[in-house]
Amino acid sequence: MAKRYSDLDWLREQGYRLTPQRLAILEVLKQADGHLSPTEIFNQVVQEIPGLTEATVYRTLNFLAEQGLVLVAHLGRGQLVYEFAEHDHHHLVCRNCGEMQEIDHRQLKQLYDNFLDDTGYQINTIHATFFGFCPECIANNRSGSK
Amino acid sequence: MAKRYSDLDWLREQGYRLTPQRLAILEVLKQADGHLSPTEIFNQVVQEIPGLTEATVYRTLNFLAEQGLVLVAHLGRGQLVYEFAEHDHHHLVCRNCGEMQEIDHRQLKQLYDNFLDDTGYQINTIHATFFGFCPECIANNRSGSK
DNA sequence: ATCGTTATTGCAACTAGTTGCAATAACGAT
DNA sequence: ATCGTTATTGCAACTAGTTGCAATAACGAT
Ligand SMILES: [Mn+2]
Ligand SMILES: [Mn+2]
Ligand SMILES: [Zn+2]
Ligand SMILES: [Zn+2]
Repeated sequence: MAKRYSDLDWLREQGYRLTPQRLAILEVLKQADGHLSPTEIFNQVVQEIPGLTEATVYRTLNFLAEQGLVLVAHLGRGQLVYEFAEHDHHHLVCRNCGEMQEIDHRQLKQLYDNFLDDTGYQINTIHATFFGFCPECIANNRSGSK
Repeated sequence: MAKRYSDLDWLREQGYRLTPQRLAILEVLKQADGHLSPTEIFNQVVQEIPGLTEATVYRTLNFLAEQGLVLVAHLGRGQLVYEFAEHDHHHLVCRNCGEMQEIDHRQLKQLYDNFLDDTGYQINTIHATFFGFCPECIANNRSGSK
């Protein structure tokens, strides 16, 4: 998480290159409020970098995710979504209405500790998605028709 | 989980149809030991049902997963994998070597209860994947070169 | 056993994401 | 400021998965 000075300088020191494509994609994610799909990101960034291709967007997002600068998720929509990595969190998603609730990573601390004790696996998934039903849909279902 | 008599009769009562395609795909998963990709499933089932298409395999797997008869997972390989739903479990996967450890669903009971208390979300994800490092890779890393 | 309704299939075209390869361009060293 | 090395890009072809539509075939009712 906490990295020396700038993440960008750190990347360069690793031998990675700070290309305009990478910087622009990261910038879009930094500005965005929520999760963005590769297509949404492409559509924004291609304005600034006309030659940009989707392949580069996909590759860059994979790269940034590996480096821990962005978080990925399957939220049950068709596409993956990406988000600038600020605070560690996970999501609860309603299978019925798609409503989403964020939960702090610390809620999983105990579980991950148990995993380590029980199996020796050091788990570090920082942006998981759990599916189920939101309070509203549960309430509607109890009274409602179906 | 526990459904009256046969899952198959139950499906039929819901108005779903027991097509040879569905039965064969489910049978392959029932026989299989572990997780299978749609391609692996297709290659097996197309032997019995020559006209079978990939589209039907994908649709059938989605259907069986929705009905709770099979479990899906993103295990970090390229493709999704499917498995006949016997017992509720989750997976720990090593980011380094791909080694996998199964954990019982009951380990997440407490977490899901907390989700319900804190947010009202009734989570029922039964086959999640958590990524991290396996004991071997942790050991090798501590002593090893990199 | 036959028939009508309609869920499901195959087909074909599509969206989503990956990959090998040659050309480009970061960036450290001069 | 110029140059060499090599990480990264764009391109094009590919794999993975989805979807609308007309034809088919499950299956309940007769
Ligand atoms: Mn998020
Ligand atoms: Mn499994
Ligand atoms: Zn809901
Ligand atoms: Zn490992």
